[in-house]
Amino acid sequence: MNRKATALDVAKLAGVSRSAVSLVLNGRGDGNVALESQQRIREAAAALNYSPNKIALSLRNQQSRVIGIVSDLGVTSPFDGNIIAGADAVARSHGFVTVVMDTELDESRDESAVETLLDRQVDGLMYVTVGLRPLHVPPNMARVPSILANCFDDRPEAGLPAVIPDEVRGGREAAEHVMALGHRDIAFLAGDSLTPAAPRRIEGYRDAFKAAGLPVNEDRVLQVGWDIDAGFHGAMKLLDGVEPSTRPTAILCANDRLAIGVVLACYRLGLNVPQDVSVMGYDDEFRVAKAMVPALSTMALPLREMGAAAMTALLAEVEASPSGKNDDGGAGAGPGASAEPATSAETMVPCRLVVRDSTGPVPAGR
Amino acid sequence: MNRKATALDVAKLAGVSRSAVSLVLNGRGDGNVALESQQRIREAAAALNYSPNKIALSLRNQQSRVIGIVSDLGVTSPFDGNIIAGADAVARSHGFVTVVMDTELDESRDESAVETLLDRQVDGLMYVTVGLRPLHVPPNMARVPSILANCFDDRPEAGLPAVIPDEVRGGREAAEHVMALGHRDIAFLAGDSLTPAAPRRIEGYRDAFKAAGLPVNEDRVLQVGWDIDAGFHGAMKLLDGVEPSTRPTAILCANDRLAIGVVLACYRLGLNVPQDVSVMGYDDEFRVAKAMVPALSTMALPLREMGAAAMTALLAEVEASPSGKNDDGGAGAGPGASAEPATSAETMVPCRLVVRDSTGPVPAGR
DNA sequence: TTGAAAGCGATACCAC
DNA sequence: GTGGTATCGCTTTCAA
Repeated sequence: MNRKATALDVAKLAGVSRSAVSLVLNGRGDGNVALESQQRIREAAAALNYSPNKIALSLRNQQSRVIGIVSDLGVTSPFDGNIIAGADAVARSHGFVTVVMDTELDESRDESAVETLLDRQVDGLMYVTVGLRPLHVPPNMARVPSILANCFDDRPEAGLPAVIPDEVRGGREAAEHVMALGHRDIAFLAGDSLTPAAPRRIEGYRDAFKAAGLPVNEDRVLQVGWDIDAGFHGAMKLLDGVEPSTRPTAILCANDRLAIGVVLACYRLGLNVPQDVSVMGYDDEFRVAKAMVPALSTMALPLREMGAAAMTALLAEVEASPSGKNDDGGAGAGPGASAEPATSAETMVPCRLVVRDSTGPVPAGR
Repeated sequence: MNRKATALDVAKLAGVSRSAVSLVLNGRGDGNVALESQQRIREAAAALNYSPNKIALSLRNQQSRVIGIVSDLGVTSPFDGNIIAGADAVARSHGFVTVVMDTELDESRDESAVETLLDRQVDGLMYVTVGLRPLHVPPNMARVPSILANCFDDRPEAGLPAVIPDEVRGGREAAEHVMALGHRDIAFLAGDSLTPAAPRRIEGYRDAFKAAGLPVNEDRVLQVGWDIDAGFHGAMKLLDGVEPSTRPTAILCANDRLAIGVVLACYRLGLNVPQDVSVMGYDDEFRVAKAMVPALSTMALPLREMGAAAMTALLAEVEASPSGKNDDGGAGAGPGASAEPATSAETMVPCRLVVRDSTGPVPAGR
């Protein structure tokens, strides 16, 4: 029905050669092509609704303007999802397109995902994970400019650049927030230590106590899991059947779902939030934290910003990369020419405290 | 550092011509190439870690083996996300790759998303939406085989094929589930009517009453919104301060988040779920429904299946499409050759009842 | 059985 | 100022 117009069609219609079309449409027309021809070419292109075939362009230019993203649980989780959205927006604004391969948490698919992407000649690669975690980077990622988002290379050095949230600081600032409200008996409900996010947030929590000159009561730190039910049962352990005078006045949760469980438990026990106990989440999950009753105070994970930052850094490297221009010099790869700066930096991006209605002043007498 | 090996490199190493390499590696070697050469070629390919350049292949074969997905809120929501995941799995198993462009609910980006994808020479297009809704299909989608997932063409006929959930039946079966438990006074908490999902589910709810020969009490149907707080306030309206004997014994929610709000409200009022009131969700949202306390009975939206079904149908059309083989016959497009069957069918896929702990027998005396 | 050559669509160099 | 032509990597036909 509609074979797309090619540069040749445009040339024919305008009565010029393909080269002229190419020149004009790429802005290199002035001084090379007669103005009258330029006009005709532009009209022809418009008439034919011409746009260059990106595949041919990719082959010719030896760059696809595609960034491959491998994510461990991307499309189905709002976490990875937001990182990817942030990354994609930046990519798009640079005329790149992203293609994401989801491994659905199956590490054995890492290599083949990267391989598939590489086969498609992606110009760069990003690895993004749902939760912060060390990553055994698929070795073939090194073949193009690459970056890690929300994860970091598990080898000691020589790692890929990584963009990760400052979890320690996030944990500390969460604790400081409730401390500022007068709380002293503060519990911390974390997920398992499969991800370093939990220990790091706990570390921040400890830091806050240390900075305040207060001791940490180890009984107050519970690693329970990441879901609503874990929060519920954790809170029950902390609150059910214990004297009002000896129960924690604030409960910090390592994510918003845990916080839902905690609030559920409080209500079940006839306790009000935040009057009887303050509850804090983490993540500022979309449509959750803000919509809770009461709306959750939380530590927002800067997911989009992380994605954007990672993509910005990656694109900078891609665009500086040698394959941008055609490299003459035969096949032999001289190790002399250094193009990529040895950036093995970890970029920390801060979390953002969001105060809503689930945290309040410490109850009188505590 | 490492220019990828090309077929020519393999040919050189094996001491044969490019053509031979191509033949052998595509399984057309037997009967064309000496067995000994075949052996050498395979070894050379392995040694060089050769894999064909997909870009060149795309150009040559006039098909990219890329399916473009435009989603209205894809990567950040678990809803679209699961549809996409299901679709992607099928695509991958056919040697296709998907690239998704997210419009983030900005309809004005539809056209340009499709345009971008088309420029990249995608072989097919899928449009997926977070919630069921009529869609003003971007006209240029018609240029390649296309399909709709979770949405449908808003023009009367001649529409694209669509795969949508059977919401009416879902609503009906949800109601039937609690009716089977003895409930008669059943409320329905729905979101707004911006999506036809709400009215359709309500329609199913009415159908169930009609089938049971029971009247629908219109006061029991509340359109409140889609979030936790909406569920909370809706439930409060239904339950707070009303006689135990006149309050609904079951509350059906149009999604799981609403159900969270309802349970929160119940607990707040000292009511138990499901002993005092049964609560049902919809969607079976991952890490939510199952992890709630109590675990939510819900109507699972078959997101992955929808994505898979849509992609399967799409791929069938793509692979039957003329561009699969190179069409000789010059440039003129004869309108005679019909390839695509006039499928403007809407495929309905059923939802799945998941019974957990939030629904139970009607309280004694009701 | 093998190799040479023609495209796929676009760009850029280089003679005219 | 212009148009021919090599090239990117691959497949496929045709001739030797």
